Amino acid sequence: MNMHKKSCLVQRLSHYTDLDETSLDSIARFEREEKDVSKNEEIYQEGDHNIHLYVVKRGWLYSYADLKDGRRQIVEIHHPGDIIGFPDIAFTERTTVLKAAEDARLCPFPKKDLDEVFKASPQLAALLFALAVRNQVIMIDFLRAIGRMSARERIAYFLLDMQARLRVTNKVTPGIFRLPLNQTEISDVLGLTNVYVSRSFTALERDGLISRSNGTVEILEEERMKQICDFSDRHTKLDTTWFPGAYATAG
Amino acid sequence: MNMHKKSCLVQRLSHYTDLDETSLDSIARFEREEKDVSKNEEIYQEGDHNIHLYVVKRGWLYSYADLKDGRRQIVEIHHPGDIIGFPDIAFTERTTVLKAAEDARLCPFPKKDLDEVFKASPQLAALLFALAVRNQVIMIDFLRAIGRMSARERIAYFLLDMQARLRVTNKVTPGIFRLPLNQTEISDVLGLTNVYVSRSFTALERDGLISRSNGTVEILEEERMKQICDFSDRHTKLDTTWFPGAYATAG
DNA sequence: CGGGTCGTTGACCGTGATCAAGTAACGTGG
DNA sequence: CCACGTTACTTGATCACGGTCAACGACCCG
Repeated sequence: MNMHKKSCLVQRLSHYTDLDETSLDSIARFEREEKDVSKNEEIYQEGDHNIHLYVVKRGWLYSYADLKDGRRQIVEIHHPGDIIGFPDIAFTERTTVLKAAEDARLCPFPKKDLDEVFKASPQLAALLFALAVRNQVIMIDFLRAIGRMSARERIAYFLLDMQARLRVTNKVTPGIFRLPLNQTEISDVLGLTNVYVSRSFTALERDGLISRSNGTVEILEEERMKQICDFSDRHTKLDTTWFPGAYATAG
Repeated sequence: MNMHKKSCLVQRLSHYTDLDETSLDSIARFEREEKDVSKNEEIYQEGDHNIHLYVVKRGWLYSYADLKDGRRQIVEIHHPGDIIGFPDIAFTERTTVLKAAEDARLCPFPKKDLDEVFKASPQLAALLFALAVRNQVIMIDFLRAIGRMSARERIAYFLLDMQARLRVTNKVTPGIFRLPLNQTEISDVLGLTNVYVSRSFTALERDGLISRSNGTVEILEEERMKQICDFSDRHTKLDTTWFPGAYATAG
């Protein structure tokens, strides 16, 4: 009852720059419609015609890519406040499958709405651009993890990354967070198997770096964890000095 | 003597949409300055202050990320016509190292130039945005390869990807191209070792899928290669129908 | 109580890493 | 012109990380 005066998208975007009126109007348009999806539902498939983007209001979702023989790779995890679908706007068809990791609520909006943003709201355009390219850096980090880290290091990396993401919107209890993904899903994120995810989790727990209970994880030794996987947080800071208009925090 | 009436950046960007005058002016500003770099030179380091982007005029380069213990992951390979540095514009510091794989020529331009683009040239802004998010899809494919493919499949994927990239600008002899990277570098792209890259290359050659001589590779059996790694080309087509203005090829 | 999902643990195996030696191509200086 | 160093690629032997297969227990829900 007390929330919703500020949507989580506005909240997220305001974190990076002061939004002008035009920007706020555009964002409001993004969130006109709402759609509930239930756990394990697949919202779209690879190859589907691609006309909408989605704002996540509630729940975790993820995007994955399949190989023919059943192997799959989860390539992005979507949290409340995320916009889903940017990677695909350059194409007419979906390149991944979007699946709900738990019950969730989405706001679909047509990608054609973006042309208005580019014409009328350079500030928001620049911000979305910045977020899109920031995502690329996040994927670069991720690639480094998958390509060059051991199983143990990957798990550490994964947990720290989830934590850093969640910290942007929720200022909840530090170090502890809900993880609504099963180990098979985590293995598909990290390029491992569910069995080895289990073993690595157990090992990290045995060494006192983390602890688990139910669907939540607590990071006990953040510094040691960061050392393990050479982690750097890409989520909290954003350089907005090059943004057009008077809204840049040019300091 | 005969080229340079159209820069390779204009050539590349024109491939996707008809550029208006404002866009062409902006692009011209990107290419005012030139700088030659020699093989193995590192143009910037991780952590360097980050004020420029670069247009590649000539030669191959790559961006890599290090782990403390010397392991490294090459995260992007840059060809003539590419713009280098978009991922970093959301940050004040470099997140990767840029290194020249061979002698090359770059056009540095300040990222502050982008604000003009967002204010005055919505078309170019949209195109750059589209290319940035397209890059994300390319990285998703890549992630799938690193995370879930065998060494043999990864090599196949890598060669097809290089070929698809080069085809956008150069319409040269199909199936054959120069590959100015050594096997250690390729191993750092694919998350393997130089030894196993050598073995996999030899195996592909033995099976008649490719052939090599000097620094060039020929893809003999493109279809079988594509099957091996479930390849799809992300480089030739781009959806521009949502672009602002009358320039969209809305067909 | 019975079926389903999920995590854990054990035994075994294979892909690809590691270590090391050898070869070929190339440029340099004697 | 040949000795020499360097770099790149290849090939062999061995090893280990993580995959595979399978069984089992915990929990949940009908």
